[in-house]
Amino acid sequence: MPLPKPTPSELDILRVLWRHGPATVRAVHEQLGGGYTTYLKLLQIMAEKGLVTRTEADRAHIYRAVPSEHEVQTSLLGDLMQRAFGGSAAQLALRALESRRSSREEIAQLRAMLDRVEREMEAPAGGLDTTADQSKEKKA
Amino acid sequence: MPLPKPTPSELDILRVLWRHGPATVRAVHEQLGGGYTTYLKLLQIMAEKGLVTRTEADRAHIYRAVPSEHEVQTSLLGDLMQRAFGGSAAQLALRALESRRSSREEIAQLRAMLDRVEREMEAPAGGLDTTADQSKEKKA
DNA sequence: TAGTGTCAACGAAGATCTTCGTAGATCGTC
DNA sequence: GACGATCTACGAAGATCTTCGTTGACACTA
Repeated sequence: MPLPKPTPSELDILRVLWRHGPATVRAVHEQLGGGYTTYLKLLQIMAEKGLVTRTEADRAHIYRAVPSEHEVQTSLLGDLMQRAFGGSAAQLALRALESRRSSREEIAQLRAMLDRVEREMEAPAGGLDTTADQSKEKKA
Repeated sequence: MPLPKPTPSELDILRVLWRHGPATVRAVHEQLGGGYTTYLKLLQIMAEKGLVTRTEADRAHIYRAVPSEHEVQTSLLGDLMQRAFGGSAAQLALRALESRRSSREEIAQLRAMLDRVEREMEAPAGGLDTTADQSKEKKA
C-alpha cells in the first residue's frame, strides 16, 4: 500500500504544511490551536505512516508533507466515489455542482475539462485502468 | 443537528437499503457477507442515530433508510469539500473528472449542469437582492 | 414435548483516532 | 552551576468503529 488515507486531523496538519511549507510542531500547533503535544504525537504517527518526513538537524524537528495536495485530493475523492457514488466520477461531479456556487472562471475550467475528457475518449490513451488509486500524473 | 454522517459500514448498509428497499437484518447480511450479528448491531446503532427506522410488527424487524441517497451524497461531498478543497465545489469537480472515465451521456449532463449554473448566476431570481448568502460581505 | 432454527438484545474485545500529562534531555541566561 | 523555557518521547485515557459470541425468547416440527 502506497500511503494511507490521512485521517481528519492528519489532513488538517497536511493543509498547514502545504500552505506554509515545512514546519515545526510549534508552528503547526500555533496554526491549529489545541495542545502542543497533540500535534507532536500526530506528526510522529504521520511520520511512521509515511505521510510526512522530518529533519532532525535542529532540536526542533522540521516536518514536510510527503504527498502533494493534489494526490491526497485524488485519493480521498476516489474513495468517496467508490463508497457513495458507485464509482461514477461524473455523478459525483454533478452532485458537487448542483447546489453550490462556482465562479465563472471555474465554470470555464470545467468546460475545458469536459472538452478534454471527451477528446481523450476518442483517442485511446490506455486500457480500462479503472483503479481507484491515484494514478500517475502527467508532468507538465 | 439533522443526521450524523454515516460511517463506512453504515454507508454499505444504506446502499443496500436504497437499492433493495426496506429489509431485514438477514437480507442485509446476505447482501454484504460477514457475521449476522454484526449487521444486527450496526442496524440497531443506526436506528439510535436516526439513520434508519424499523418496523417491529413481525419477529424479524424491517429496517428502512431515513436519508435519501441524494442527501447522503450531498452531505459527504460537502464534508470532503470543506476538509480537502477549501470549500470549492468546482475544484472538487475538476479533480473528480481529471483522471477518470465518464460516459458521453454523463458529460452531456455535466454540460447541462454548467449551463444551468451559469444561467442562474445571471438571473438575479428576483428584484430584491436577497443575497442571504455566504459570499462577500462586509463585516458587521 | 423435545429438538432445531431464527430472532433481538447485550456485552465485550480489538482496532483506530484524538487528546493530553509526565518525564527526561537540551538550550539560553543569570 | 542553577533555573526556566522548549523540545522529544512515551504512555495512557476516552471516544468511536467494527466485529462477533452468548443468551434468552420464540416458532416450527417430528
